[in-house]
Amino acid sequence: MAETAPRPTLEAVAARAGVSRATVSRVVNGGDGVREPLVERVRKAVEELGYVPNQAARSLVTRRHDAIAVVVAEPETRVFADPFFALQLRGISKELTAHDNQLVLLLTEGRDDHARVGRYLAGGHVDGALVFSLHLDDPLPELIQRAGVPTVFGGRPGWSGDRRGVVYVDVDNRGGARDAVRHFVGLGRSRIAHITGALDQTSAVDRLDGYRDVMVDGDPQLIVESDFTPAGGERAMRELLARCPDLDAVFAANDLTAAGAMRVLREAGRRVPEDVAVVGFDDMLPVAEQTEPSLTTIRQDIEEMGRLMARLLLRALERNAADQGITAAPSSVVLPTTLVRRASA
Amino acid sequence: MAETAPRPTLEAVAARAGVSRATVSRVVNGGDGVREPLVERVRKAVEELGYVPNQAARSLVTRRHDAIAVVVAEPETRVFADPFFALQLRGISKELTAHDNQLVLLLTEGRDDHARVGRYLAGGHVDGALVFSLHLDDPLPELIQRAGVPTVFGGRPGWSGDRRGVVYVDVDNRGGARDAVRHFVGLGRSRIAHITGALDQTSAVDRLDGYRDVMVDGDPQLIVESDFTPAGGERAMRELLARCPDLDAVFAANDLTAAGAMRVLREAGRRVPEDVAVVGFDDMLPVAEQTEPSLTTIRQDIEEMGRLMARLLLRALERNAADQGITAAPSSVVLPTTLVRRASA
DNA sequence: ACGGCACGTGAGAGCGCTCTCGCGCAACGC
DNA sequence: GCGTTGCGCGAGAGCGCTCTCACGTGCCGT
Repeated sequence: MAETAPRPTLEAVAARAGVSRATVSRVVNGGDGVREPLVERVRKAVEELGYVPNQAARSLVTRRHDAIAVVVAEPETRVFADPFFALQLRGISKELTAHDNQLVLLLTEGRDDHARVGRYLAGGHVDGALVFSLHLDDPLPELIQRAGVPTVFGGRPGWSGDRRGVVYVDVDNRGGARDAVRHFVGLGRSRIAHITGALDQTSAVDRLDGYRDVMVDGDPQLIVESDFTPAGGERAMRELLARCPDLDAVFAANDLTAAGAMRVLREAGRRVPEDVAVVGFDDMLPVAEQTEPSLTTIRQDIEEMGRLMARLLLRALERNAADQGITAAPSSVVLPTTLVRRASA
Repeated sequence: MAETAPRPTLEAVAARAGVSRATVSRVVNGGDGVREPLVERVRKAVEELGYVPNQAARSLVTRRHDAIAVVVAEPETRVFADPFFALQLRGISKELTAHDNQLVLLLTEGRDDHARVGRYLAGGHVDGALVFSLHLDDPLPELIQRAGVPTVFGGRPGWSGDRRGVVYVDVDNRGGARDAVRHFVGLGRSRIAHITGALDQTSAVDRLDGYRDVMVDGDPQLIVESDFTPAGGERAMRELLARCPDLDAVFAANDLTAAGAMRVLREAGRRVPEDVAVVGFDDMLPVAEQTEPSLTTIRQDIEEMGRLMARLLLRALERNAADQGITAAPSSVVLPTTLVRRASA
């Protein structure tokens, strides 16, 4: 914890290299328009003094921070329980790092935190924001829109407000769900049940919609609402077995739910996949590979989602910088899913 | 993405309130030494203009950033696969937020990233760092020490360098391991095996040491090296069964490994816990509660660990600010573990 | 050979804030 | 009553950087 090593300034480097501050600045920022011998001298001086630019001073004049905020709503327990969160962050981090941007992490819990985040973003500490806010009633998107900070959302925001200029990255929940159900159909199953996720999240709604796309005129008894948790999956499965003992397939809204459901099926003496086939969603490895039998599921590339979010945001920022440029404003992206076939269906 | 809302400056607020910049600054920073009516007037002006201080300008003069870096080494797959990571971040975030500090997340992978992180920290962008670096050969701690940034480590750094002033927060891996093994002894087991974690991490080494503390003069055949993964657990368990078919208990270095081991035990026709008792480590809920039977394990309070790290760091920073103050330098903390009894032992 | 042009470099202003300093005023002691 | 303290406030410097602008040099055209 050695303190007070007085960091060298531009001035110091300039003196040592025998040039002006301006020239050092030019070299440090790419060296365009400075002749080679000078560049060399300045580089040497920078090296010798161990000069590192003072970011605060630079930001003060450029009004850029090379930092973006990642906002994660804590009630988003799903995000927290899963490796999701880590993977998305990893994708984001990689992309940001590649463009010399810093990642400022903002975790929220509760309403007052929303205000805090709003203030922070409005405070112009960061150049943009990546926001995970999958709840239908979340006030965050609106707060952020008001803050006027370029933003990309993770997951389609279920949000009734002004949609213009809202950019998000999502996975094809609906298409993935259709694939799952069609897979059952291909296996010759007909009494296909669905255990939904928490329906205040767009992902759960979309997956349900996908299920319905295939099961047109399906038996509504085959749909049970749940909450993305294993315990919820157990409860839902019990109810399903009571309501529709003849079911022969279950599409669970995520892998955790599927794991819970499979446990109940086993207890009830139903064999998986012989009696009842099961498909999950997410391909959350520690879960999907550990279940007995291993879980057939819909994979989404979480890390890529993070990376893409970052990329879109950075592009938007560039565009802003380039004076409302010629480039098109980035628009939302929906990533594809793939069915990963294992033992459960 | 409305841009160019010209943010009001201190000057503007001062003008509106009819006072000097200095006074506004005082009010904004706590209002000490300013008389009530003026405070009121300034507050009102701030409110009306929606003034938010420019952090860059402030940092430029105060040399503080109210930001701390959290450095997570990516090879730390363990950290990434687990909910660990999220929980620790949550604890850190809570504590930092409570003290108006920002969290800058730095994820690394590979050597060049180390250099990048070193540069970033040395660049004085943040006031301090929280570093997760559990590998024995990790160059990061030394880099950081050189950067002269106040740092608290997560997990005892296995590091051969200068130990002075190194502060870390760890859980009592050794004590927890002892508890696990003693629990077996209490159950009347005597052929107690241990599947280690990746022994390049101090946590794995400590857990092994704890096991040995109780199994003095134990059969070395009962110890198999592994790597914290489920697959590794399976492999290790198979080897153990081959080497010591008479074993009656297994202490696995973490829950994932335990889950893998239990699967192999089941395949081998050994009943858990009747024939072989199993204890894990971590109490990673999604795993420990999902195994069949549910897993007895050693719980550590991960979130608290994060919170504590942040608290220690903030205290160190305060101390620094208070001119090498009277307060004692914070020292490392080792958090206790508790045995959570479920069905597997 | 001289004017013009472009390019490389330096001088200097200023980003928005904090903080020291000094001034003025009220309250105190003698 | 005057000198003295102390507190509240304003003036102004300066944090380290970028960026505009003006200047000097070398090179071209004619």
